[in-house]
Amino acid sequence: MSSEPAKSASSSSSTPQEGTQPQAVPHYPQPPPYNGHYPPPPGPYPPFYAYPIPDPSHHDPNAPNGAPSQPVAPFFMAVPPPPPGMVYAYPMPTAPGYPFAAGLPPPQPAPKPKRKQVKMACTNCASACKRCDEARPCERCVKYGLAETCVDGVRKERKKGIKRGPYKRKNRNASGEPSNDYSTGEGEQQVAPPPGYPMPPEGYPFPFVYPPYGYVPAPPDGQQHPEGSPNGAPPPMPHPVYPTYPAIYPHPYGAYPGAPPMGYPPMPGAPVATSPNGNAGGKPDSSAASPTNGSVSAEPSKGKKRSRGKGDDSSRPGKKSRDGPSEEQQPNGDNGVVGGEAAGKEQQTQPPTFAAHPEAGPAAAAFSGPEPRPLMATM
DNA sequence: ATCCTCGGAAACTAAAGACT
DNA sequence: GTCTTTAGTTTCCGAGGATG
Repeated sequence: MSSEPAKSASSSSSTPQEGTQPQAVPHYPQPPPYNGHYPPPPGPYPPFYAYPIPDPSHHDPNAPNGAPSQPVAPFFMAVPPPPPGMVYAYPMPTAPGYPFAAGLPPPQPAPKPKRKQVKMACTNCASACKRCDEARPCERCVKYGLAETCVDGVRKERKKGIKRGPYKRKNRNASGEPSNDYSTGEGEQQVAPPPGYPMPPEGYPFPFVYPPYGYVPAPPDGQQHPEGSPNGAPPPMPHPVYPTYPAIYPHPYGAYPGAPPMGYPPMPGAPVATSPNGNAGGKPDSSAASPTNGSVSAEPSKGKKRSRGKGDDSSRPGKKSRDGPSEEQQPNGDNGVVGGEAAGKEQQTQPPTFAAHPEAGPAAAAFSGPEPRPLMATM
């Protein structure tokens, strides 16, 4: 999967929405009530909220023949461009009913729960490679009438005296506390949020996005920005003195660090985004939308070939033999475990796309909706 | 549709090495 | 001594064939 989203923003101009003109959103009304999907964004900037945009690529299948079908809810483009001077702090909703804008990565499924194993499987289950339980006889043995022979196997004693090379210490941060790494890519460097900004909450599938340089929150509803500010943009405000932090975290849905998307007034004083490590967009590699190994894409074991034949009772060739007292099996432990892991990773390494520019990514391109409405359903 | 087999990834865990 | 890393060993998921 996920070979598609690859083109996301960079190819935004070729999304189905091509040609539609983003509509300027001068000032956002009261944000919709937060209904519990995500905690309210941290920090002093205004809450993230999105507007439902009809997805022109989806039409009412029940429309009478020939009749011009209308886009139907809830098939909306999920996330329009953020308001001026604002970047998404949270990932887009993943609730059912929210398909995703063309070219955008699909929602991340909840991470697969870790597999739990019993301490010791009974001999029957072990030889059948099936799930066992603590009970004796175990459930499976009972089911198949093997209760009589349902007994614990015996663990082989571990080899001793095997010398190892020097250990490579994993670098842990100075403070000793676990690094709060929300990046999805492997071996990626965690980029610290600007001073004063919180880390993303645990469990967020996508990286955070922090306010761009020069961002100033909109005035309270109903109020006007003071006169004289260009494009109606507010002058620097007293309290949120946002640090000059040009980098933002990569976000798969397009954030614009420096320049607003089409139709939005330019943000005064916003420099072109550059990440601290030089590559615009922070940490492009993998990171965003990496489905974290989840079932979704991984499939490392796909294409595995089976050459078995019912009758061949050769007991699991490459594996440790179990039934019977036999033991020996490749004493030099290259059991390929490590390699397997490595191999499994590195799928989909799409650099997250930044709409650091007017054609602010697919979302922006897709933005052609009518008057913005708060998106309540899934926020 | 269900059962069976079994490759291989994930989980577990203890030994070896590093650190205090 | 404790903590961390490494890797040996086991569990069991899940694909795919066999069977009814």
